[in-house]
Formats: sequence, structure tokens, C-alpha cells
Amino acid sequence: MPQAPVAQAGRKPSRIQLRNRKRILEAALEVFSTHGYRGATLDQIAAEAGLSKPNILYYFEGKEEIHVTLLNQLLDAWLAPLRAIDPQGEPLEELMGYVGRKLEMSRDLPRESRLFANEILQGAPRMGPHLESVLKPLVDRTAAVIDGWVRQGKLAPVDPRHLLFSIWATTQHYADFEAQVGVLMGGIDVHTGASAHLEALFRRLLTPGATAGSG
Amino acid sequence: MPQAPVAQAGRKPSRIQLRNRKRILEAALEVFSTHGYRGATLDQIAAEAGLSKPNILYYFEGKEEIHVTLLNQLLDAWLAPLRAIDPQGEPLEELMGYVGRKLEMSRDLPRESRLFANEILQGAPRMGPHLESVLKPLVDRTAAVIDGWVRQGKLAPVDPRHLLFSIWATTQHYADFEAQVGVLMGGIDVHTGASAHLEALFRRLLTPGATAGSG
DNA sequence: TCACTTTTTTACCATTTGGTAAACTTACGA
DNA sequence: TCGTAAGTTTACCAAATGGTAAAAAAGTGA
Repeated sequence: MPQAPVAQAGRKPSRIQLRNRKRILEAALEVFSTHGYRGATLDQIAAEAGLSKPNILYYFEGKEEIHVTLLNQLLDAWLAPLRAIDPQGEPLEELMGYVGRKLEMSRDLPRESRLFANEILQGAPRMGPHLESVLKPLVDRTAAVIDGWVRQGKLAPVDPRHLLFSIWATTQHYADFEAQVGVLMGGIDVHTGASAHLEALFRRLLTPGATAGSG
Repeated sequence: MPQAPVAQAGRKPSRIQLRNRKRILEAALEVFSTHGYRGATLDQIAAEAGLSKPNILYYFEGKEEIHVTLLNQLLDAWLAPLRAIDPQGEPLEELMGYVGRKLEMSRDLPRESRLFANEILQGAPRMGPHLESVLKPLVDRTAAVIDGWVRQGKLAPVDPRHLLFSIWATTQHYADFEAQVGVLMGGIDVHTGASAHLEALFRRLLTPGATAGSG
């Protein structure tokens, strides 16, 4: 038998298999995140990975499998900071810590951010189920925690889901819209300013006390 | 002479020409905004516009020209709310009005939002110059206005550019990440909640007074 | 109605691209 | 060191896709 679809059947992945699958996924992250699913080609990924196209198809069943593997594999890492929120912790500091960690991820893992942004932008055609089964339960749980904090008076009243949207939007913006941010900021010291700004933005929103808002 | 590139030479566009160019751009907005530049095909645009592919190429020189035309043509509409900020107005209300208008645009013109998001995400390969020549001067001017307001004590201290990033990110998030928002919100009444949330978020940040922030 | 221009359609092309067949090479246990 | 399985390469395809040539079909002013 030629071309045995090593894909995901065998149980003991060899060292070569491990190394090459990792190479391919790394290359695919680079290419998919800059060109989107449709804009990326197997040839580009192959070149980036230092392998031939047929060789790539020896390790993955096709372009789509590479993409889905990447997406699902990275979602866990992407959501780690959200899972790290401690319901027993100090509410304001837990959330501010979350903001800070998300901003750091935006700086350190911009390709992952853009990969997800591309996928969601186009209607999550290859990740819809995963959003339902992984993201939604986690968000529901976190929303309940935040609601509890609000009811205890530890936080100013907020809609937990809209709060999360704001945190995601503002932090990931620096990765996803880097091309625009770069033009407008001259490229210098974006992170420090962003950190101070988001710190103020969310601390003011969440600190309980005087109810700012006139109607 | 066959196939005369009517593209942009002649000075008096006929009624048919006007109508068909409009149809094509509308169809292209639909298709490009959902699939991205590379993911969109001329056949899709043609089908959506109710015209044949060669007929589309009678009105535009190629796929790229359609895309660039759309982008540059829509950028003005997209930036209108920013231009509408009145340096003579009441600072807090000018900015809160801007937030509200941007959120409405996100709700009413989600395709435009996604079109730009797609382009920026991939490094603005077809809009880089326009960002420099149109967006940057406008942002520089607005930043100066906001800085003035801050120095007059009419606003709490903020970095104007990071403020704008936050406003863009939070409002456009509802259009760009609609697939995700839909999963997490069940699709009901997103706008009302978003409006209240962003109102609180930015009003608290910008209202001058006690300096919240411990570090 | 006629001559002429504008618009549209019918056939095509050349490239690109995801994917395959099968030969060939390398790794590795016995 | 030999045989087999794992991995890689060379040579291809078929479909999709951006684009063109040229003829046919409207429009249009005189």
C-alpha cells in the first residue's frame, strides 16, 4: 500500500511524525493567519514548513483538516486566561488580571488572534460547533461568577457578557488591527500605552461606588 | 473596437453604466465582506449582481479594481461620524455621541465593518496608502482636539489614540464577531444591552473627577 | 429606417490550486 | 546486512478561477 493515510489512525506517532506535524502546524499558523483560509495555499504552507506539498498531505488529509486542527488545538490556549479566573479571588483584581493577560497574549501571540478573527469574521464556518461546545459553556460559567460578584456589591453593575466582549475587543484589537494601529501610532511603544489605557478603562467601569451615568 | 474598457475613461457615464456599476458594487460588498478578498470569486459577484462575469469585466478592469473601489468609496462613509465630532461642542457629549453613532453603524452596516476588518486583518494590502492619506490626518486632528479637551479639564486624562482604538474595537466587535456574539447571546436584543454597556464604559472613563487607579 | 455605438453573451484560455499515483529513498528492528 | 515499513519525491490531474476575443444584441441619434 502506498500513501498510507497516517493522518489519525495509528496509535504511536513516530518522532518524525511528531516533528513534521508540529512544523506543518506552525507553518500553517503563519500562513493562515496572514491570508485567511481561502487566501492560504498548500504550496505556501509547504514552503514555509520546508516540506513538499505531497509530503504535507501525507500527514494531514487536506487543507481543511490542517485548519480545523490548528483552530481547535489553539482554542484551549486562547481560553486559558478565562479559565484562570478564580471565583474565590478578589473580583476586581481577577478581572483586571484577565485584561492584562489578554493584552499580553495579543502582543505575544498575534497570529493566533488573527487566525481566530479571520475564522469568526467569515461566520465561523469551520469552528461553529466548537464555539457552542467549548466557548459557550465556559462563558456561561464565567458570566455566572461575575453576576455573583455584582450581586455581592464587589463590582459595579455590569452585563457580564458585554463586559467580556469589551475586554476581547479592546485587547485583541492591537493584534487584529495591527496594520491600522501601526499607521496611526508610528509603531512605537504601543503596548505600554495600551496597558495603561485599558487598566483605567476597565478599573473605572468595574470599581463599585458612585454610579456615574446621567440617564 | 470590441470590449472598450469603459472602466474610468469616458466622462459621461450612461444611465445603464451607473445602474450596473452600483449593482456590481453592492453585490461585491455582500460577497467580499463574507468571504474576504481571496475567498470571493467573480462568479459569485456576478451571480449576486445578476450579470455575467464578462459583463462585470466590462465595467471594472478586474477583481482588484472592484475591491479597491469599494474600499475607498466606503471609507468616507465609515469615517463620517469621526468628522462629525465638533471641537466647539461639549466634549463628553461629543464623544458619547460618537460612540453611539459608531454602534449604530455596526448594527446597520455590518458588511462595511467586516469588509474593512478583513482588509486590515490581512495587513491592508490594498488600502495601506489610503490609511496614510485619509485616516491618519483625520485621526491626528481628532487626537489634537481631544488632547485640548483634556488640558482644559473637560475630560479625564486619556490617550486620544488609545481611546479611539477602544471605541472602534468595542463597537465594531458586534459586527465583526457577530458569529461569536450570536452563539453567546442567543441572538436576542444585543444592541440595547451593548448600548447601555458602552455608554457606562466610556462615560466612566471620560468623566473628569476622582482619579480612579491605584498604580 | 439606417448607421453607429454601447452593452451583453458565447466560447474559450492560461494559471493556480487542492489533491493523487506510484516510484523511490530512508529508517530501523531482527 | 537485509527486509519491511515509514517517509519523500516526481510527475501528474481535474476543477476552479481570473480574464479575453469576438460575435450578437440592444440602444440611440439623425
